[in-house]
Amino acid sequence: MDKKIIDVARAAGVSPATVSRVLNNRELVKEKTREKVLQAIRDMNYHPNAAAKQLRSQRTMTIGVIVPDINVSLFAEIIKGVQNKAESKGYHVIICDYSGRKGREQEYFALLHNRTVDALIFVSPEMPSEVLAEEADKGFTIGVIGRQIGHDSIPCCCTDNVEFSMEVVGHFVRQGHRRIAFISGYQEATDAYERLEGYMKALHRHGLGFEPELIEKGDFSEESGYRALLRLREKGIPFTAVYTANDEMALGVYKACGERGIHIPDELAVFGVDNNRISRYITPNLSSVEQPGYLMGSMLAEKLIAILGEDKPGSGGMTAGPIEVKSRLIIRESSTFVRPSGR
Amino acid sequence: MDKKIIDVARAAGVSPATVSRVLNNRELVKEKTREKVLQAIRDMNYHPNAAAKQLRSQRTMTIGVIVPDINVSLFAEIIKGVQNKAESKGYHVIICDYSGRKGREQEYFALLHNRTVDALIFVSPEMPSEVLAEEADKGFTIGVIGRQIGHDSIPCCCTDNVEFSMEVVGHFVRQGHRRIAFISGYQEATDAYERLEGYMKALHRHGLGFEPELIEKGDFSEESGYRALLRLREKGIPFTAVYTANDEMALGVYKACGERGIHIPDELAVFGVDNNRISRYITPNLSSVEQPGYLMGSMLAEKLIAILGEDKPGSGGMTAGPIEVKSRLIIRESSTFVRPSGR
DNA sequence: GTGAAAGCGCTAACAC
DNA sequence: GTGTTAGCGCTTTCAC
Repeated sequence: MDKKIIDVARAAGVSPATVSRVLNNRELVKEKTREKVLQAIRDMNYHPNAAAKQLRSQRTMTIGVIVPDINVSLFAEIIKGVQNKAESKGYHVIICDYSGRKGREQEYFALLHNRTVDALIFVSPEMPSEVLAEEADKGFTIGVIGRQIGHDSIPCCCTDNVEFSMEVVGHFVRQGHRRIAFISGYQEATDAYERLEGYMKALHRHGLGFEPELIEKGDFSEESGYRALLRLREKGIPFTAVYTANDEMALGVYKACGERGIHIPDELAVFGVDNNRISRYITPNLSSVEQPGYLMGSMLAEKLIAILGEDKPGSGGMTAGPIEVKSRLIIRESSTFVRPSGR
Repeated sequence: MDKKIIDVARAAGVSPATVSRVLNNRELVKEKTREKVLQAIRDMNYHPNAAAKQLRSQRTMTIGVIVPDINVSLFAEIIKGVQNKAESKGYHVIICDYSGRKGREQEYFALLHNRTVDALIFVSPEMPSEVLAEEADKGFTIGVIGRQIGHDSIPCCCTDNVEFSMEVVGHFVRQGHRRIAFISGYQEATDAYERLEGYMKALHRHGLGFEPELIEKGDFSEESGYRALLRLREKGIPFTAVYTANDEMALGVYKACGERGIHIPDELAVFGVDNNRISRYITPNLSSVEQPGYLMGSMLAEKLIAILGEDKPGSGGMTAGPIEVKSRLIIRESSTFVRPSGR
């Protein structure tokens, strides 16, 4: 079978303990000894057995990330951020995609209970906050992206949903819009809620009355955006701009407008969120809010790794204030009037 | 600390060995005993320690997947396919994205040597075949997606690149095209090579002469497609259709055509590969070849798990013939003439 | 059908 | 600075 630490020890003429010390750059080992050991390791192409190491040290040096769908750009970026930071600190990353399988996310807690991972990052809006809090109380290290959990030992990383939503509405207002519709995401998602909040706050700030008829519920899917826009139109009330809680729903709006012959942005201005890559290629280009996924992943991973590095992980130590990252509006054709000159 | 198997054993009034047998549905355990044990497990919310299990059983029940970029739809789909199959067989999946870091993929072999994974799937075109073969010879279980390695114990899963490329050219010919250009991917990728091969074979079959001037090299990036099209134009030779080895490069072609005022598909027909989601949204819609990523991931994972299940993994047992999956042409606007009626 | 006991390969006290 | 040794929690012969 494979070489073990004792083999290296014998080859280098030292004890296994010394080899272990060299492997983990522990304490002081005489330079000469260290080199002998390193040479032996190289000579026999030795690789320490991860399972044994984990069993003994009670740490897996692995972080799990639970996402709804890795084939969604924002989630992929978050994962990359986590992965990059984790790797730089000597951690591995296990990704769990629970696509479609309702309730399935919770099964992934098993990873934590099995001690397969040292920490778990949830990017899943569906996971109930109480369940997360409960697990954190048991002493497990958990982090969340995309919403805030009111719990001391659960670090969260979110974007400034309220902020940028207000900016989107402000942008519309500057373009001369007064009647601005909103298509929301599903209720459970804090993101969706906060974007609605920003929308309403902005209306107030700009002295525009809030009209419930201008708000329609969606569920972040293209299809739901399509249907929401049709419902808005059926009401017969006027509106010249629509803010959708994500780009997918904006694509649905495009589809509806295409079918109904509504011209974007002249007849209807559109603004989405996520800066999906499609935004740049669709005609007219879709204005959107860029979400710093990579940054969020990276920052949260850093925070979690810091927590894991504490003496008493979970109890005491640093508290986990929410990390809020700034988003950026990307203004494209869909939200700017393009009146042909000479009209 | 956590509960251990001995705690469950005591609670159920049996030995740890029996608990272990129940946990792994081994041999016959008396129904009554089994239930007592299961009850105890539930009562104390016991979760077996993965590291201990791995150390003892010498298996991690984990498969690694190495991809260039999880934020590319095709790779994400492959991963999902692997993950789904793996999970159904009780395996975990570790994903490694080596984006941008040249040569970095090789470091991931450490996972294999550390016994962190039982098998490793390479979706990385850059990884040299010889290195893969070498590792396989050492007895490691390896699989490859997207190209074939001439090695008995390395299962490969590829699409029918030559086939579908011929179909694309055939489609162009049926549309009346005689001068069809080709923009290839980078040389190292077998995919790119085979697509070129299919293109040439089809030209031959349709009695069209092969003209080297109609072929330009790209590297699968949008930018390279853009430049390749401009180079083709600069030559001053006529062509009415272009087949790009992937959709990204087709997007570059769109950009170049936009700038030069070349109308798609009337003046130039375009066909890509991958069926990137953008294809459906860009104007005009891009014709493309759908690659069954999910299926490839799933099939290869199944094969590898079967190999791992053999008595003597690596030596003897089933041989690893290449698995070829069928792709499907999705014909959209970019490759169909749309002559306004009455012209 | 079930139990006792010997490790899997490593790390971390504790000696020296 | 380095060696000795006792486990980490589980599975797996081998008895019974």
